Amino acid sequence: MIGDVIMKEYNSEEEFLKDYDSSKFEKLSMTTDIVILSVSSKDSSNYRKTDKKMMSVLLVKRDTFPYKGKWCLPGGFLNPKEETLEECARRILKRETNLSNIYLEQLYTFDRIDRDPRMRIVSTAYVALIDKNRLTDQVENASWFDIIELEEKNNVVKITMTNGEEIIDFSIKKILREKTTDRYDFKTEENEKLAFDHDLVILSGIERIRNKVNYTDIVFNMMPEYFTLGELQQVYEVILNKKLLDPAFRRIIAKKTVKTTKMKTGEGHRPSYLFKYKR
Amino acid sequence: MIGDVIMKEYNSEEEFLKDYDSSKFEKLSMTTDIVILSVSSKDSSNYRKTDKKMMSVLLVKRDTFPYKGKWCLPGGFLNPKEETLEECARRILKRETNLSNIYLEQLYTFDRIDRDPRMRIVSTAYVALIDKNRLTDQVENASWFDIIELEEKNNVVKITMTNGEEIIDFSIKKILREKTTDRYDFKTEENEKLAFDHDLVILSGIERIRNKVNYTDIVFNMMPEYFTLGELQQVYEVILNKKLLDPAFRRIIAKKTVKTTKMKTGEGHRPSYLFKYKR
DNA sequence: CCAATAGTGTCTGTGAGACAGTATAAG
DNA sequence: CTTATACTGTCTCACAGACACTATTGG
Repeated sequence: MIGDVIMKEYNSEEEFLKDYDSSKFEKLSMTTDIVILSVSSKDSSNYRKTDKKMMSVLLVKRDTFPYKGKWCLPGGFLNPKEETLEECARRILKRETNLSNIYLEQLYTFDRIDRDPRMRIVSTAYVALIDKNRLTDQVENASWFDIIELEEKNNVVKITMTNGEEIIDFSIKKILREKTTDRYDFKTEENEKLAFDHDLVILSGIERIRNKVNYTDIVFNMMPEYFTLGELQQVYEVILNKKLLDPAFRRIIAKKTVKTTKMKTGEGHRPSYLFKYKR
Repeated sequence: MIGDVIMKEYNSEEEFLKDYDSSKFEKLSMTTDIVILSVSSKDSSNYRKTDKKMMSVLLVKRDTFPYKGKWCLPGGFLNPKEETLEECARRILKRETNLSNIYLEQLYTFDRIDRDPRMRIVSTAYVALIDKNRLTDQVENASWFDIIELEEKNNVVKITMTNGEEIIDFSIKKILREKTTDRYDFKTEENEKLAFDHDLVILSGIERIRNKVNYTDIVFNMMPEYFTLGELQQVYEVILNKKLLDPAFRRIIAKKTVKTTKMKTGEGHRPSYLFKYKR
């Protein structure tokens, strides 16, 4: 431990701190990157069919080196004098979405030595969940990418997303960690469009949400105040990447929702009741 | 974002990197702290009774300021030029236990601004699980503390631990986070003996293991090669902090264990078969 | 024999999976 | 009437919780 090299004897903590030379320690920069997730729907051509739901991620186009022209997660440097990592993340969230009061959780600290070509930068990633309906302003350079494909085969995950103009696809190999049966190291197999290690960060974020969706109430952070159970079920299905059975879903979700008297009509089929989240 | 102040136009990434002045960014120091958990047993006075099992944490007595004389988790500064946080953690683990090949997982990044009185230090904490039987050498200044009491009442957790000579006890308040039903901020209520925010780190580590114990195989990292089902059940009980029913436990654990022909005898009661972990 | 743990049999209730069926809007 | 979704009833099976029971050792 570098701190151990200090030999001089001090009699009080104050005395020690006064004499403390913090430059003895090698320092580095930290950033936060945020996986901002939401749910979009793609209009169906058939007037009867409901819109197809997809998860979407907010990305920013880089206009400076390194990785100029590539897409990356919203993020920024930590100001060590003034803010915590979470405050830093909320500052960036505010900048990118103009919203406060957003669900935010620390995801993981990414620290591969060569993850940034400039210098050693350690990044603590966060996941944020928002309901897209709350968004008003469009931030420059930022764009929502809908995840149109997410496939896992032989421990290789392939993700394809698009903002309507551009397509980003990448694949990541999941390597089982030693001494575990359920933890994986992620390794990029293909990634042409995303800067840094943000492909790995995005996958970590999606998996975190997927793992928590069944035993927490996080989905409701992505829902508007009133929603139908069909819509809610679709969000679960998109996150879990599989179909659910209606009766089972309704049984489980009944504890977490309240039926209102409002209805959603004009959909070309039987109208449905609107529900609210019940804590 | 501090990086945005760079105005000069570059035509290639190489050119940019060459000119890049990393001192523009405010830097800070990082450390890793490791919650090394294991299971101890306290000899029973009654020859018939089995030894009582407890979780234990490895702590180090600080011999320099700050917090001179207090106990803290094994940890150390990250060398930003040469190592990742996990490599740093393994280096410290090796130093403190003289073991490699230990179960290690990233826990959380702690970054309260005033968590270290010297300067801004962000610490990424790890949890390590070991089987105490693998330990041979005794490291100076380090000591195992058995958790003799862990009680949660009205969202206040009280933990008491001892190394046989000294008693450390502290209490932490769990405050429900906004927009969640299951996530808490930890706040120290009482803590006289532990340095930094290591009381919070220890509780986070214990809760992480508790949350994972039912859907992963992590316990086996704390077990010797051969063990009885009674011993294994006690370890689960200690981690979950509650009694389990024998038949139910045996049903579930049967999938993860193999019965051997070996037996454990001389215990003052019916001998039991020894089992091994089955992946 | 006693005390303590090892280990098993079985009933019951809960709840998810599965499938079939009824209800109701727009066009 | 058709099509699509909304919503419900009910059977089955897996499995955890609970309790009672037998087995086996050292002293």
